[in-house]
Amino acid sequence: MWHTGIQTTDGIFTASFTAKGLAELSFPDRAPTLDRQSLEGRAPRGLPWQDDTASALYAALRGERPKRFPPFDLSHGTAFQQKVWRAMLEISPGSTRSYGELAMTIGAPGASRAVGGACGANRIPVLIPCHRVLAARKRLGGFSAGLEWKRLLLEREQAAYVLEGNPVAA
DNA sequence: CAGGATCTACTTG
DNA sequence: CAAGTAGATCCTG
Repeated sequence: MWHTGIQTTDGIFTASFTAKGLAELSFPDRAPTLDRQSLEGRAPRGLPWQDDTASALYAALRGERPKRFPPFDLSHGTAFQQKVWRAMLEISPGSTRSYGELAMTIGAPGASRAVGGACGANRIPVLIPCHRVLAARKRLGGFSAGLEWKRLLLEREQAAYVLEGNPVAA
């Protein structure tokens, strides 16, 4: 694993790469969690991936769709989790799905709760937009890094959601 | 086998 | 309508 800091207006994120690509993106003031031997790899040729990661992050934090992503290393996830993560990449900025809807999308109706688990296991937040997955009736649901971040990201891209029973007009 | 970033139906006031 | 509960579900470690 190879780590590098990315300075943004929201603080310093940490990107963690393996030889296959970006494996983890950590919010400011949060330490990377993936230090598994299974992910140890040779030093990747960092610069292009680092630049792609940084500019994708900048765009995403402004609520825009990144033009270009670095390759992702999702090998730490189960097959089910990877399915969920890939499905999340299809959700456009500003729009949202519910855990239940996402379960439908990946052909596992009824697995809404398991989808929630997969969201929590997402190591590349912001770029893999787990914040666009809400509970039923557009309620906010949860977020591992703290609901403040989920709200901030949703507002940056002007997505509608419901907070404590009140619709939030973005 | 217990426990989640869920969901729906149902019950009460 | 609001609030609370009981089950149903299904992936994970």
